[in-house]
Amino acid sequence: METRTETRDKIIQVATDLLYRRGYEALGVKEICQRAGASKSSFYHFFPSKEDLALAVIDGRWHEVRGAFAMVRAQDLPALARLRSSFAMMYQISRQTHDESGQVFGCPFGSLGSELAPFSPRLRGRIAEVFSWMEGQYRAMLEDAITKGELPADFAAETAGRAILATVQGMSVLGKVYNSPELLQQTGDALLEVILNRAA
Amino acid sequence: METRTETRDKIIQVATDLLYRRGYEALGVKEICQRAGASKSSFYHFFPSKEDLALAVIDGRWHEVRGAFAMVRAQDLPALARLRSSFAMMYQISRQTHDESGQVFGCPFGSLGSELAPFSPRLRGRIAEVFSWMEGQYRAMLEDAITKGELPADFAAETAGRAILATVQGMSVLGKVYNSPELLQQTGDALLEVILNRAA
DNA sequence: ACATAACTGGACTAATCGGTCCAGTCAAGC
DNA sequence: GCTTGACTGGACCGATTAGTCCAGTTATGT
Repeated sequence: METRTETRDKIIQVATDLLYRRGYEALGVKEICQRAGASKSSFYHFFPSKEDLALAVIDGRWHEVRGAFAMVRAQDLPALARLRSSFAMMYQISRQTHDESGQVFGCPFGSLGSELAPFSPRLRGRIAEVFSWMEGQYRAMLEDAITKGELPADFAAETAGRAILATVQGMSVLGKVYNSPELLQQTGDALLEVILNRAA
Repeated sequence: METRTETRDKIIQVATDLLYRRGYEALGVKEICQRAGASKSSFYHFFPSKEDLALAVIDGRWHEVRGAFAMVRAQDLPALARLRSSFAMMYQISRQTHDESGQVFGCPFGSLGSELAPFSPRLRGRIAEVFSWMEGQYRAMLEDAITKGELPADFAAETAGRAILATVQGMSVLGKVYNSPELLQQTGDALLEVILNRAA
């Protein structure tokens, strides 16, 4: 029943990339339209406002990330190895964007959330939902590990899940500010191992 | 020999607050001038550009933070207690801004860095310097603790110093996005204790 | 008293911002 | 064939953006 959402999809696709690289305020609707080959009327036909576009972008990213987590959790590996492989995926993305454009951009949710939290309750709220869901994903991975005996039975999976999300955000900020994928990786690995209680 | 730097100081003071609360792009030079009671000619007399003002703001913040760290490290407390008290200071600030304005704003360096890293090499570089210095501060605190026997002699202070900075940035992003000073504190404490190897 | 430099009020620019409006084109349903 | 609603090109809006310019004021050093 999907009619002509082609233009809408193209706008979201372009905006996803541009929002990641430039942030919200530094990005104009005009440029999004130009790169998407759409006119402003089309833009405002599909999205009531720039803010709503950002919301749609976040939802789209979230959908992608759901898929990525599902794939990671379906891997035939020990539970903790799956967790580490989710980190490895982030390192790879970070390295790739750095190779392509000379810059590390960190976590798209964290970057947008950090910029927009103070003045867009809607976007802040949505990103908070994503964060909450991510915590749950990490916690579930840790509980898998507990079930398989890879972690002690009294391991505090909930606290650790949140700590892992904080680690991801922290390493993203460091990677972005130092502009170093390697440092992002080192920081992430070090903290992850400490959380899993295998201090170097 | 200081002449009339009063206006300049006022601009920096106002901009420090506004940059923290609103970020870089969402903040206009006009508003800074109005709130500082200065005219645009004054602004551009003292600062070649908005970017240079941001640089001055960062330097000013850094100067303040230097003082704060010096005070913390001068406290007559066990070394690790001093480290924890530096975290407590951040919790207090986070709670205070939340009480005053209903919003957690996280770390000023991290927020600015995250927003500006992709398109202002100068600001990114300066914030990277600040980060590097902070790592050093944390490492020094940890080395104090090692010297005093509060940490084992083989404790990896350098890696842990960076991990602590990452923790600070991670908890700041979570606190900002969840808009919760309590969650910021819980996350920070949990991660700090894990790093110090007293896992809950 | 005078020169020099520091500083400022206010008008100004060119560009851009998010967003609107309308006259249309187009494809589908009847 | 006709209507309806989804969609679009392009002109347009008022507001705002960072930054400029200059004439004038104020302070400083001699």
